[in-house]
Amino acid sequence: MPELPEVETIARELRPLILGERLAGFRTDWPRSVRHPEPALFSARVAGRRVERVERRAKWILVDLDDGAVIAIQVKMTGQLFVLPADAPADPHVHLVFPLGSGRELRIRDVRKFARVALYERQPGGGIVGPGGVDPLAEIGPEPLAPDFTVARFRERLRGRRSRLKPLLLDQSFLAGVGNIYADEALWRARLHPLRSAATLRPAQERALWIAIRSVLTEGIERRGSSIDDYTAPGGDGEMQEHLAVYQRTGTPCPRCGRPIRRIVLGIRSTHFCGWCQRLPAAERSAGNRALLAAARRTTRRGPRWSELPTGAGAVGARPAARRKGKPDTAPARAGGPAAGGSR
DNA sequence: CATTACCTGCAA
DNA sequence: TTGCAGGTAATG
Repeated sequence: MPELPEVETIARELRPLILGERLAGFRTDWPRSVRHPEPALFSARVAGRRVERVERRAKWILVDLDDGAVIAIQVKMTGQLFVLPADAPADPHVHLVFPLGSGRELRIRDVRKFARVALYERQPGGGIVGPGGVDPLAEIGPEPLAPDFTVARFRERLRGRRSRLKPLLLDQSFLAGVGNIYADEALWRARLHPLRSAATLRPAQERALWIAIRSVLTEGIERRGSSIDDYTAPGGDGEMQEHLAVYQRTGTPCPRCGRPIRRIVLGIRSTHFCGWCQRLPAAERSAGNRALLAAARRTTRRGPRWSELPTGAGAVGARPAARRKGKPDTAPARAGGPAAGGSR
C-alpha cells in the first residue's frame, strides 16, 4: 500500500537510476493507465528528453524533463517501478514502459492496473499544470514533513473540522500522503481513538497527533516503507512492516499494554487500534460508534499478511518469501541478502 | 457528502 | 465461488 514513506522511497531510489538519462519514448499495453495525453503523443513528447529531476509530492512521483515537461506517476495500490536492462525477461504485469537511452527501461509493473501516468508542464512558479491550465495537485493538502508544517499550522487545519480522525487523516486535501497504514499507526502513537471527533481534541492531543504523524512517517522512510502485499521499491523491499504496532495485527498484543489489537471497518477501510490505549470518550459513544465497535468484538482474528511464521518453538529465521505476492522474478536482488529475523 | 467503479490475486 | 484488499476518480 504505497503511502508517503513508500512513494518517497521509490522516488529516492529511482533518482540515481534515471537522473541524466535520456528517454527514448514510452509505450503501454493498457491505455487507460495513461491520463494525458494519448499514448502516441505521450511517447513523442518525451522521446529525446533528458531527466532533470525526480521528486515526490503527496503520493505522486514527479519526473522533470529538460524541456519543462513533467511525468507524473501514481502507483496507487499495486504499482511497482523497476529500472532493468531492456532485454530483461518480459513480465505480463508490466503495462507501462519508458525505454532509456542507456539500453535500460523504466518499467511500471501493476497487477491491478490502478496506476496512472500523466504528462504535465512545469510552471515558472514551480507548480505543474495539465490541460486547461489545471493544476492536478491543487486540491492536495500540505506535506506533513515539510519544515513549515508546524504544530500551529496543523491546529489551523484542524479548526472547524468535526469528522472522525481516521477518515480525516486519509483525506488527501487535509494532509498529503497519509494512507491506511500510517493513519492507524499515528493514532495509536498519539493514543487517540480512530472514531474520535477532530472537534473535541484538547491542545495536548492535537500536538500529540502532530508529533505522531511526523514521527511515524519519518520512521517509515528510514525503514524504506512497509512491504505488504505488492509494495516494493526499485532497491527491494522495505522493513517498516516489521515495526508496525497495529496495522493488520488484529488479535496480537498491543506493544504498549498487551491487550489484543482490534479491527473495525470504517467506510470500506480496515481500521486497527488498541481499545485500551485509545479510548473513546463517553460523550462520543454514539449509537453509530457503538455499533461499529460491537462488530469489532465479533471480528475473527487476522494475522499480518506479510509474514506467516509457523507456530511453536524454533520459529525463527528468514520469513518465507512465498507468503508475499507481487515480487517479479526480474526484481533486483535485495542488497545484503535475505532479511534475517522476519517477525516480531 | 457518501457510495460506486476501477482491477486482479488470493484466502476462505 | 465469493469476498476482500484500498487509493482515488467518478457518480449519485
